[in-house]
Amino acid sequence: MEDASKTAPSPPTLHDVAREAGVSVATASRALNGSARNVRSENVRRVRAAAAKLNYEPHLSAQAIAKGSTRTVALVVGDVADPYFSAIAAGVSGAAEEAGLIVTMAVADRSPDRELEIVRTLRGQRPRVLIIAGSRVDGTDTRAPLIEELEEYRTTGGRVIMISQRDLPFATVTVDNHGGARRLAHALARLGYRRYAIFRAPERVRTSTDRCAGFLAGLRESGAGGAPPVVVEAEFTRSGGHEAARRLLERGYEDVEAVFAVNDVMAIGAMTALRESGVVPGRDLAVAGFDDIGSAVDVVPPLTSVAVPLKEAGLRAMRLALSPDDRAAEERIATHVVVRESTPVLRPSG
Amino acid sequence: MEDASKTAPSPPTLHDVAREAGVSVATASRALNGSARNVRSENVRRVRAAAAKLNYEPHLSAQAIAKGSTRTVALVVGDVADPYFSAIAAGVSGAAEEAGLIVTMAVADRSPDRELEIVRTLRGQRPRVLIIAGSRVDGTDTRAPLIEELEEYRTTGGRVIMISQRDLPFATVTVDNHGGARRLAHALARLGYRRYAIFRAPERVRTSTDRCAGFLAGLRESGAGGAPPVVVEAEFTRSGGHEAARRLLERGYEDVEAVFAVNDVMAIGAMTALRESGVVPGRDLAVAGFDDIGSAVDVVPPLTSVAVPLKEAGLRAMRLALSPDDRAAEERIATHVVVRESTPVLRPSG
DNA sequence: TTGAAAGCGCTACCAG
DNA sequence: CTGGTAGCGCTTTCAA
Repeated sequence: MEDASKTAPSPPTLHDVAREAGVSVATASRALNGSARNVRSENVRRVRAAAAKLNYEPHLSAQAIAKGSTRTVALVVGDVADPYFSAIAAGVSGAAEEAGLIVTMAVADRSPDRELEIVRTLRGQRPRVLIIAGSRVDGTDTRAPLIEELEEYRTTGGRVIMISQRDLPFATVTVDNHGGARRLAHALARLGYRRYAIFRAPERVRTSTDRCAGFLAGLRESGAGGAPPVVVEAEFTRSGGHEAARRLLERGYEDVEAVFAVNDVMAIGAMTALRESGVVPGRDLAVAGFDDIGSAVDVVPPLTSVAVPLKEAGLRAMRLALSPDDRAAEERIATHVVVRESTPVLRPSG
Repeated sequence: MEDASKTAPSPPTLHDVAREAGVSVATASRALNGSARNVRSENVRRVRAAAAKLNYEPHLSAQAIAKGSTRTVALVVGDVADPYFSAIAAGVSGAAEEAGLIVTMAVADRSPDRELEIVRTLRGQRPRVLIIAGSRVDGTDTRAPLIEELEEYRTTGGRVIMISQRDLPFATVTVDNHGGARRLAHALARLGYRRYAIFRAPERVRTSTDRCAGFLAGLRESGAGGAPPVVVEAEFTRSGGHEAARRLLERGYEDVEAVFAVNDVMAIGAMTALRESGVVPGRDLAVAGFDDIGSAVDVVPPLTSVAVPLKEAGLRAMRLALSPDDRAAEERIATHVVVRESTPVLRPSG
């Protein structure tokens, strides 16, 4: 008769399965997981049957501690609700599940301090892989401690992968922000635009800064000797873009033909703000963004942007992590310009 | 002299910390985590210092197995890249981090089979809480096994929370789909609309079906004796909406004044499809959606929708999970109609 | 207030 | 091929 204890029953253990199957735990373990082949097939059957009957599920923590390694990949994102990050998360999660890994996700709220804190506690999980997605931010005092933390993690067998820019000495999936913005500038110049406004995030947000620099470089190369662009600084979010547009309208936009917002959510927020003030995007003022998020084709007019295969970036990050190659590799994600109606031909090219 | 072993160094353990601090592991454990107060403060200091010096981070798996419980909450979503789910994920993750819990995320690809499989393997993590977000799907043969799996999980101390509709015997955060759609129908009727098309997902997707039913009920109550709505069935995604609109156009839409799409991504996809065919949404054909996702205000015309506080749903789910109350509670998330320009006044009300 | 030691569930080594 | 058993890193009695 079973000991009908009154305490909360606990899930069946390998012992239970072994007993049920009439074999030792060792055999049960081998049959279910370990080096499978060294078990008489009869016993494999019995163990499997017992496991199924008891609805046994191995205790991952126990396995982790016994084997000395987990099957976990930890993902740090700036903000899940932002399509930029959720696309990356989708890629990572897809590749991870394919590889039989479990994803744990932490949200850093775009704060470098929070990011550091998260990385620290994440180490407690002893994840196989640690993927950090999110723009590097210059001039914070968390840079050094973060590097130290990650360095140590790597020393003890972990794999670090960054997604964004190559700023820290770890394997990185970089997005070609500079090149994409540069080519966008060329494309706009070809359409006849000469005078620009740029909606950018604060200087220290690297992604924004890289895109700006690329855009400016592209402008110079196009020989558009026009006045330097009007620069409006705001948050790296939809509402940041909205606000930037309002500020531009306040100032007056007679001297600008096109706005380059450093990401699509800003561009979309800006378009809405323009429209709210009776300025028709694409007709009265051209707008271009960056990222080519899904909704770029659903706004009006459809948004010219620079496509960044974010989901693929997530996939590649996982693949990089799983590759045997140990060193701080760099994997470059190409970007390409997608011209849509938000930047119509302004001056027919000669 | 340290044993400079050649194998990959492993992270410091509690033993290392104890040795460094000159106390026993037991004391070190108590100082760092356990019942803190029974340690001489001098020793607490020493242990803390040692831990900091070694950059010690407790091995969560080891703690889990020693304590017999984890600090993990497992979240199952249909698709992270969909704003519906990423909003929920944001809510869950926010509340979890606040409670010091770690979130592990799995993506079911909207497949009930995958969902079941995930739940099964997730049990191996022994999470404290298991949150399943995603529409219930009728008529699958996974329902019974899913219930069994979850039941067992609960028996062994886990908390199950569903987000969507109350279909399974577990605590649920339900979204008032029926009521919201019903009130949307009232609102549209008040604006003068009489003849509708409905873009819905297949019958078995409960969320879609509930919204349809609510909408139809609202129509009846409004006494709009018009012809029954034209129903177009498509996928529950943006491209489903796009396709539904195309099919409606093919068929001809002279007899419909407004489209109700059962979610915003469908509605937005539909608007784009309409526009691609030269049909101006809001002028030639009104469109309304459901969920009030962020981009509803950024499309043109801004989309009439039913607001569902998804992030809050995630928060509430976590809160429910953490509440002592054990039984299958139900927490209702209210929804409310937001009328925007995609459904302008059609017939001035009398 | 402390330390020794017995586990937690599982794997892997070592004998048979 | 199989079973016994020594850990894995940590918590938690139990005595001291």
